[in-house]
Amino acid sequence: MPVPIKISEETFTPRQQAVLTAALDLLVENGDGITMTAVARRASCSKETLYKWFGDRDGLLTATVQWQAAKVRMPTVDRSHLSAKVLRESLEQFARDLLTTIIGEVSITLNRTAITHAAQEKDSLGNIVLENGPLAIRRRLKPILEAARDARLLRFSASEDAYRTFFGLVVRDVQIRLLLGDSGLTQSNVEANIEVDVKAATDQFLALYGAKANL
Amino acid sequence: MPVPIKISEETFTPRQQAVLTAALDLLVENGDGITMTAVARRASCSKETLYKWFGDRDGLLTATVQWQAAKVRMPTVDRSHLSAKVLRESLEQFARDLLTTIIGEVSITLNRTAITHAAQEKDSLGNIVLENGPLAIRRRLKPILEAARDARLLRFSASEDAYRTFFGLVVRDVQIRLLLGDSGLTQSNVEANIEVDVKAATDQFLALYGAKANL
DNA sequence: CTAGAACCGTACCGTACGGTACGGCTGCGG
DNA sequence: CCGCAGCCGTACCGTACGGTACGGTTCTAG
Repeated sequence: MPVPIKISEETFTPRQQAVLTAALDLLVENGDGITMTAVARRASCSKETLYKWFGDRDGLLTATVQWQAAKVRMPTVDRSHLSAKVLRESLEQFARDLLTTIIGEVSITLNRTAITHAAQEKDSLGNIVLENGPLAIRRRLKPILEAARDARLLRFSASEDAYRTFFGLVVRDVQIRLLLGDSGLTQSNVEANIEVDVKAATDQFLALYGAKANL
Repeated sequence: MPVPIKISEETFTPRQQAVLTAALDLLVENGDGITMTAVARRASCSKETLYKWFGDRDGLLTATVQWQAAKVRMPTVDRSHLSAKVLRESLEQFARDLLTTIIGEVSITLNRTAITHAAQEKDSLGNIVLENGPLAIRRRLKPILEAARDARLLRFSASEDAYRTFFGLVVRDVQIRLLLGDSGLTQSNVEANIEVDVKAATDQFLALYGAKANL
């Protein structure tokens, strides 16, 4: 529980959302080159308005990241009907959503932007991305894992360790390679193997933490 | 085998290495803010010399990253005496080196710099970091895994999958969280748990891929 | 001792970009 | 119809920084 993060929706007006969309598009296209003038031109608004609405460049960037990051959806699982089958399907759904998200251009752009930002003693963007990415997964996954343990479907001492193992098995080196622009790892390249990887990661996780044969 | 990468040592003179050291220090301290003037002042050299030696800002950055990244050492394992015990120790050594590297400030800075760079359609830095990081690990680890399979110590169909699983089990979410500047994950914080994590990752990997009880 | 190469320090130039100011257009309350 | 608020477009300002030019100093070769 490090720093209190502004998670609230902030309720942007439609016009403001159009501006943020323009900013995000530019971010995805031109990398971090994004200038205020470019955003203003793309969004057909004046720079004065940008500054009025978002304060400064950082404010615009923060609003963009925050607004977009909050869109990442996360599967919800009914913890009351946990069976081996339901557990497996839930885990697969988490893995699928996680993989699908991190290989998306938007996610890559957001992570790159936040990391660039973090390289300049500013960690606000990093915290927003973390909060809506890994930490959101953790919040959603942990209760399920613990419910599964209570139902004698999983066996572990610390749910934190189980969560992190799951994360590692799913993500592997995919995210860092995409962030670094690995030429041998295109988005479509990974996309084609999602289902295989999802299955493999789930199998491995259950092999490590399953209380019995959970096929 | 995407793009031919300049891996050669490039043989920098001591004076040039002093300049690169200064550049790296500034990179670690000030994040990506690094200006040519700042490097020149820190290294007590003239900007003219910087441009003469490294061409432009990108050249200096590239030289710095390349020179530093090449320093990452990687354990060498004698493949001829592979036993269960030697295999385990080798894996633990790989895991330890990998973890120790990625949590270091230098590694974080290099990765951040390369990612920032990759966000601007320049992927040269990213390739250098990849080549000396994940891909170097892979080159070193794969032969060992395959030797272990030949020795009936491990069981897998594709060494690529085994390597990536190992990577995931070791790194988990540590690297991305550090890159994003997670306030709840300090370097010393992680450092204290390296041995535990190394042990856990190795145990898990052997549990998944070991041909028998490999304790 | 001299010539020249290498290099330091500093001044300088051009430009890109963050941020501000302002004139003009549109729409709405009175 | 008037006035005002909000916003667009553009022009403008200040500065930071990449890159160049140049005079002065040290070192080396002959």
